[in-house]
Amino acid sequence: MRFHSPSIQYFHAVRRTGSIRAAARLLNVASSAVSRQILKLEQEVGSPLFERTARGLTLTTVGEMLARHVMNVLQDLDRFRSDVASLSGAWHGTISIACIESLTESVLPDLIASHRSRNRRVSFTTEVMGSSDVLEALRRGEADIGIAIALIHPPDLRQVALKRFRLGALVAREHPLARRKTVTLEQCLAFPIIQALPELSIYHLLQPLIAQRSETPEPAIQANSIDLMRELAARGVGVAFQTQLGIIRLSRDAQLVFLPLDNAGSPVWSDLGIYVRAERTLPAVTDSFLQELVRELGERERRENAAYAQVV
Amino acid sequence: MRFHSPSIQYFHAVRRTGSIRAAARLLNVASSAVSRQILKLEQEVGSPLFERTARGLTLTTVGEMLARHVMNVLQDLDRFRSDVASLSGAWHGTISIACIESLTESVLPDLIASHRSRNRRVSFTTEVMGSSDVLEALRRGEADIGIAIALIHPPDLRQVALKRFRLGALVAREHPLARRKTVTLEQCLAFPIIQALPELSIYHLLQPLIAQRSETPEPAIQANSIDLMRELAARGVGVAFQTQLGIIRLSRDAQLVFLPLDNAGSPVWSDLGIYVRAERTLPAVTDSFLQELVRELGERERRENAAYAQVV
DNA sequence: CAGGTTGCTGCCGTTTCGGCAACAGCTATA
DNA sequence: TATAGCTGTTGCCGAAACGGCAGCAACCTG
Repeated sequence: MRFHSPSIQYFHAVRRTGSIRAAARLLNVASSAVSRQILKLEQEVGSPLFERTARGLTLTTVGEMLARHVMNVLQDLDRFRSDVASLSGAWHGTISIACIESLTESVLPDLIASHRSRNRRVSFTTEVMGSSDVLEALRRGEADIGIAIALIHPPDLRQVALKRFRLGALVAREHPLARRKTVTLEQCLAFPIIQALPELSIYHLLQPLIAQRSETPEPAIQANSIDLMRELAARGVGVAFQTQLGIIRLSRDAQLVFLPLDNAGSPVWSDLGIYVRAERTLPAVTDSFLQELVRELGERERRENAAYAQVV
Repeated sequence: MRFHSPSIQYFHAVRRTGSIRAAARLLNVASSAVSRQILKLEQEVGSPLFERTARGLTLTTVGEMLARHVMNVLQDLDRFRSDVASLSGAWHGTISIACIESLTESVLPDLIASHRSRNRRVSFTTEVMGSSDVLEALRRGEADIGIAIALIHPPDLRQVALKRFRLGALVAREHPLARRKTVTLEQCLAFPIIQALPELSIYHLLQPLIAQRSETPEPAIQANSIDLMRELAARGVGVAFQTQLGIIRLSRDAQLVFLPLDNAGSPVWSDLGIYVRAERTLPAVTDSFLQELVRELGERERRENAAYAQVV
């Protein structure tokens, strides 16, 4: 099922690899063939699509426009293929998800396992990365569904849903703060803290609050792994900060205690956005999984916020 | 700039014409070439795309899926072309509008004239039709922007905006009702009425109200032209019913009087929806005109409803 | 300067595409 | 019922497009 011009696919490969010869290797054709297709394309568009450097090729403005079109075409072709296949029953395909680390502990494995138990034909590709990388992966067409901290609203992506979870401190059971119901940032800063590096979204959520204070605390540890921060907190090294979402099971094990954070009397929220490329229609199977994801996150948002409403 | 497989374009032509030979004539190629491309396409998809009858070809289910994909591809190609051309400055293109008759009296000519005075390069194609035909024209890709009475919300179209205007009675200046500020349906039915045929959306707005009454009135005249109904009302033949939107200038000429309709004490609304094909990104130029249209209609909605709020 | 990379271009065999003419199947009309 | 006109399909063949090979100049790297 390859009824689109080779030039389309060649252009796409060249754009991704940034090199004609690399694209040729990827496509298992001669580099001359790729080169000619690109030249023909540029002639038809009437404008150069790449800037040639000694190192390879870079997109021009027109090239980026064409890249957008080509991505729309190829993604919609994917959707068509998937929908046709699911019509004939013998479906097999892949749902590709890019998300931040908070989801890996419970939300995503639960959902995928549940979906797989109902439909073995659908396979999944999940990649964990930072929030801005999630959005970039969607733009590049490397992921179908993206879950990231919602800081700014990107215009080329569609925000399918926005769920807010409380940000809180994570301490070991023996920690002096562990008996409290909620904590303030000031109370936490009296102890060694495990700070997130700027590549984690938590950094950008907490930094404005910390910057308001006159004295900036010296962090005991800086890390870029949610999991590592969690394990460090469990060993009593210090106070970690996390979204409430990622630590459900751990707090059930009572190794760790999650303390919702209060700032000037009001909760600190972490907004989780679910994103999809705007100029795109998802395959029916992917869309139904997306609906499940939104529903599940909505359910957890409701449940967890209700639980802490009781506490407060 | 034709970098898509001929099979794509051939399929599109065959779908539109419903015949291979007609498509061949349209494309200026031999019918055998078209036939072969369709056969090749069916082989690649692995399923027949058309049902062959002696009269021509009809889409199968898979064929309709491919038609959707092909339309997405071609419309997005259009957008790409338009955006590239507008980048280089020398732009010329067409904005295609399908709308109901109510718009032709003032809204659309004003907007198009205003837009043309600012940008001569953009040309327009406007086609007047019934509400359901407007939606169908969008689905078939024959129009970029559609304006229709919003009765049901079609899932494959995106409702860009929804504006509500008052439905009212239209009578000559000498008509006994002409001195009233508002009228009820009962008051109108005491006189000969000019009734819309089912192909006009007004019929579907008024029919439920009329059906509630025990005695169904005998209409003096039935018509399917907004303009004709307006002229008849001006000649004192009877009471016509129209959306307030279409008759601004006429009521200024004081040939006709527009009387907002009240039903059981509350106004009768006519919802005007602006539609675009959902699986599509509009060219920048088309999109900017769409924004103007939405703003203009919003302005009229605000102004007219405010005017009649004073009256009531 | 040498060895690697890059994109580009004749040359040539293979594949694909399109046009012509003929075929079978169907419908409408006389 | 026969005929004329329409439909899509299929050999045949020339033309165009495509892809592979080898060699070119230009550039970066060590």
